[in-house]
Amino acid sequence: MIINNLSFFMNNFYPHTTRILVALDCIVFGFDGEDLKLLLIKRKFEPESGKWSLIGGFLETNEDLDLATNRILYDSTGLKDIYFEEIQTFGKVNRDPVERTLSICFFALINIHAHNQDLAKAQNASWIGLKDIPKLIFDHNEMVDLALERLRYKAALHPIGFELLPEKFTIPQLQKLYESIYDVAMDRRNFSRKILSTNLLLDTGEKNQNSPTKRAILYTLDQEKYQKQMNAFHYFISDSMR
Amino acid sequence: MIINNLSFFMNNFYPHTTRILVALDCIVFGFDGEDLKLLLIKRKFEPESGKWSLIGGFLETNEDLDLATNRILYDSTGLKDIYFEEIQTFGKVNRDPVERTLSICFFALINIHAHNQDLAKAQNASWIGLKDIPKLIFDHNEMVDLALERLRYKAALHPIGFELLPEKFTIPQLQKLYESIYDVAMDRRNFSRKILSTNLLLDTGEKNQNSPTKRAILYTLDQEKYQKQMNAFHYFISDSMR
DNA sequence: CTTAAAATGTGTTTGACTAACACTATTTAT
DNA sequence: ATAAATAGTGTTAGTCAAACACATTTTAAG
Repeated sequence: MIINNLSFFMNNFYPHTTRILVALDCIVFGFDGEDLKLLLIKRKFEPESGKWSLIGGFLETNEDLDLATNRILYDSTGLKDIYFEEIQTFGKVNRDPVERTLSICFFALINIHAHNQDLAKAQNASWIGLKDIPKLIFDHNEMVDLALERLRYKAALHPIGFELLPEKFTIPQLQKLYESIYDVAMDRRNFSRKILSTNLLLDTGEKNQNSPTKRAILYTLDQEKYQKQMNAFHYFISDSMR
Repeated sequence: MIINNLSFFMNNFYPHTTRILVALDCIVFGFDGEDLKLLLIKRKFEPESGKWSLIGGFLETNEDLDLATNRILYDSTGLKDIYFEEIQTFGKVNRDPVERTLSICFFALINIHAHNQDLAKAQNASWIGLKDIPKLIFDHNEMVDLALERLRYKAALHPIGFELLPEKFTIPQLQKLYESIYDVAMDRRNFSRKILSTNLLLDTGEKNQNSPTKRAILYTLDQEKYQKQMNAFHYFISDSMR
């Protein structure tokens, strides 16, 4: 049926000449227990070879968009099933001086310790703290700013912060994460209550043996509730803190 | 300096063969005082000529992305400075059966009465209520679903609803708008207080002479505060209503 | 001309939640 | 043995939202 309707176009193209190179650039956020960091690479090809850049790649002819994103994330972190979100497509005519290139821009969240460090070396990649972000190529700094804004927005309302933590984590660890995302100090007692009231945490019965007093309870995420409540509002961070 | 660095690439291209046609598709939401509607067109070219479709066009070689969006919106509504937001880029390989086409998808908000109706006729365009949306070409229904979700999300937290109303409007009109966006009934008295507490409205001193009792106060938006508070949270709609 | 109905603005009360701060218990280090 | 650090639980006052009552103005019906 569809094929029949399209007989005129079979093996044909739109009478339109503008076809454009499409890149994907990804802001990979990671948390190491202390600071929120970004995975950046020293670019290995011209132009701007040797300069700092986001992780990225080109969209291939026969590759779905989400497949390309997963490929780029896998190649740079060695991880599959990474949480990511599209941010915006950057499309200024001269954003890439070589030729016009659209960039579809994403951010991703991973637990730094789960990431393959050998791969980082091979790829010339480093984890850089938010306060030490260097000058990046093209409009990549603008992308980072937007990604951080989007992460702060989203994490204030939805429980995506968990994506940055190991499978088992304590509430104080989660608080440290939130404090580093927003660069604020939060009340330990109120934070704990707010998190527990979401009912998203499952007590593992274990305590964190690495912490100084070994008192903190290790929780895991209730994956089922988490998936269901991805779009529910939670207000982890008050407006004034953002 | 930049030119010097790039001497190798001057008048050159990336050694990469995949260049892709890029479309822009826009979900134009409008409000006529009663219902939330969508501006849809009967497509005039193959494939799928005569079928219902979103408003859209192709990105041109020397056209910034936001310029292209403004062009498409102007051509289909006759309005400039329309509020719009990027939603997502749709990139399945076979989403367009003619040739691979990325679609950068936006939603826009306009006041139906300000829109040029002659243009709508010329473009084969119609305003269609949310409950009467027909089968659209390609993945356009999916885009509409996503746009509505995004509008509902955004309008629950931020004062973008005003973009759909005329310059002077009453609080009951605003309530009708919110009720049609979320398809719920809301308490008139609590809604009024919530809106007034934002301090975004300016009393014009006039009353709506078209309403049955001529009692409703006409307000305008405090543009300065509105621009400043675009990112502040307001909670116009409770979680359970979304 | 009177009265009812609809529209719209203002007021009140109750319960839930948030921010701020106190207290308690456990482990390590001195 | 005692202090310091960590982390869990408790309390209280203030704010805000949901539910509902009441008052005012205009039009419509009789």
